[in-house]
Amino acid sequence: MATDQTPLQRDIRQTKPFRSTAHEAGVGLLKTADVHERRVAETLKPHGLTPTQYNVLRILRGAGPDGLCTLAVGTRMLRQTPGISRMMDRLDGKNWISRVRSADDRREVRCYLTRDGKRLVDSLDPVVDKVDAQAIGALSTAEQRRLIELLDKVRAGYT
Amino acid sequence: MATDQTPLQRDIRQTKPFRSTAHEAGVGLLKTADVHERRVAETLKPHGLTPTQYNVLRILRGAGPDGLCTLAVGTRMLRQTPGISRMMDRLDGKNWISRVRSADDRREVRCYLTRDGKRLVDSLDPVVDKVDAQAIGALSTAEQRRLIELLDKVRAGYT
DNA sequence: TGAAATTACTTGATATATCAATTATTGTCA
DNA sequence: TGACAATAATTGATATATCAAGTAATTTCA
Repeated sequence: MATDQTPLQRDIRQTKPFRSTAHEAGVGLLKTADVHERRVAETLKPHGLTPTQYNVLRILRGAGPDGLCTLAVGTRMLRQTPGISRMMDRLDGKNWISRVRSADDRREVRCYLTRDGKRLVDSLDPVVDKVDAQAIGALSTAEQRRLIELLDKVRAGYT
Repeated sequence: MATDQTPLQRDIRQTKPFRSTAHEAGVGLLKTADVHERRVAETLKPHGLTPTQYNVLRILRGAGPDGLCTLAVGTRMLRQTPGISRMMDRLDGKNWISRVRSADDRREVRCYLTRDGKRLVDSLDPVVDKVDAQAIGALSTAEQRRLIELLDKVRAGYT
């Protein structure tokens, strides 16, 4: 008789045990992130933007009136996004951002959140907060802190 | 004077504090998963396959000689993959899997790992184990178990 | 039965992701 | 200086992802 499955095994319908605890943690990390990101995506969808687009707009809001140049936005993103230029084209097309070639360094293109863009992100704060609260809210604050700590440690492992 | 940044703020070059602990945990989850998946992708790349493709092959290896039908593979994947049919086309094209329309239920297409496919996944076990060991190995076994538990809890929050 | 719903895919259109190669500009330093 | 390296971004080609619609085979059940 097989021993009880772990919750993760149930979630991915895996019958065989994980090869190691480290492997189970890695798989759990990817699966959980996928579930979470999809929930965020679903929430944003009716508002016409993807999590990546939302991420760019938030970064630009944080940058304030000075804006940020294209690749600098890229380094701040939650997911590495090599197609950042074209993503900016699309956001520009929707009038959520504006861009100007920098005067000091003509290689750079500075990106700014437009008034429309700001209005949009501002309006999304509560709905996104709500997703986080529902998703991560399954954990107590102490558990949330512990999770943050463990994730920090995993990322620190890559140097 | 600003207080010290958290490790996550440094990683995404964010100057402003997170709106809530839950939000920081959500962001940390997505960022860490992205970093981890990219590391896996980088490891698999020289062998000519993506994490998603590797995931399919592993699922089919686990299924054994009975194989699995297309959408059943989909439900077991780490990332939801709506384009599973076309993904199977590509894997079939590389002769890593084979497919036959099921005799019992002619709607189903059963997928099997080929000998070539099996040889490939088998050969990748050690390299993938190594990535997990390096990445997640930054945590002690007890910490890994705790992480798994917290992630389980987050996923359970979505019902 | 047999019509309607369900299931298991498949296909087409479009968006996004990835990588390599190219352009324009600036920095380095012999 | 002036050649060469480095940086910031754009572009083209291709792979993959996403969504909506369509097809064929099975179930359901009045």
